[in-house]
Amino acid sequence: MTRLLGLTTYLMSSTGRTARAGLAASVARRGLRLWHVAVLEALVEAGPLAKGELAARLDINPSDIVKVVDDLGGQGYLACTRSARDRRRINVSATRAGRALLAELTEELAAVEEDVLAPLTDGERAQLAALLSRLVSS
Amino acid sequence: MTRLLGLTTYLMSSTGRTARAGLAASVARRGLRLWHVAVLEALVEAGPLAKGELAARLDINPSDIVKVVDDLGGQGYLACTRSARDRRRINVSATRAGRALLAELTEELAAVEEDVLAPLTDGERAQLAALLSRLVSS
DNA sequence: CTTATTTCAGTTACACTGAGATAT
DNA sequence: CATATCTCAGTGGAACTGAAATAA
Repeated sequence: MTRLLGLTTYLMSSTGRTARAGLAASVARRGLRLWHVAVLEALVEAGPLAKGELAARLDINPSDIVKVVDDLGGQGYLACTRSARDRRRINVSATRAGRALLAELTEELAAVEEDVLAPLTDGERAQLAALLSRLVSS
Repeated sequence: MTRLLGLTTYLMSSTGRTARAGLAASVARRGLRLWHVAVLEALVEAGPLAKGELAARLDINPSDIVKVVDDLGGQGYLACTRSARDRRRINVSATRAGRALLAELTEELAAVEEDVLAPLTDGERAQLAALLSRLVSS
């Protein structure tokens, strides 16, 4: 794997891409993509959210959230209801089946994480997570 | 930016994507993509290479190297010559203009790197690079 | 009338596949 | 003949754009 001028940013891009590929391959076995997992998690963690709120929170294009929610809703993993107070808004919430699915996905993705981070000790993994976190807040 | 189940791998993916977007936006101002930079650098560092060798070294699809080399060649940044010993092979080398372009790109991309890694001290940047490097060798 | 939310059709950039052309 | 290198057309998934429909 090339470093591109020795840039750490490029190294971040390469390793990030590899990591994402592993995560995506794992959920693809269930016919899902990472956005499905992100949506499920956001709903389980933050409670019911409108589609627009979901899009903003996940930094996904609002026009792309539609199909992700449709997919999960069609399989009974989440439920949609129009807001009574503002009928433009569609509140989305995870069902019991959705929470169960997320629990299974969590285990499977943790296995991928273990695989990708295998060369690092627990302390080093914590260091890495801490350093990368610092780059996000900006 | 969401963490997706607290996974460091997802954090790697997100920050890596942001970093790549910054680098790509920088070279896009010149009408280039990151592959153009990677090819230029590989040729300047490793001397003339056949297209197939370029593809293998950069881990890019052989069928995609064609346009990248065409683009740079058409602007005089590199030169192609058929190998005399094996006329299937096309040796590609950077021109003087190509080396000059790479020098300019290097400065511009270093500025992006500085921007992305701004929250970290020099020591922390070195730590980050070292940790990520450990994940590549596998 | 303007704005917000959701929805859909279309576009773009990107990586990959498969087949063909040329040479060994 | 089989194999290697390069080339090009086409495919598929992902992110974005723009405009319409509905509601405030």
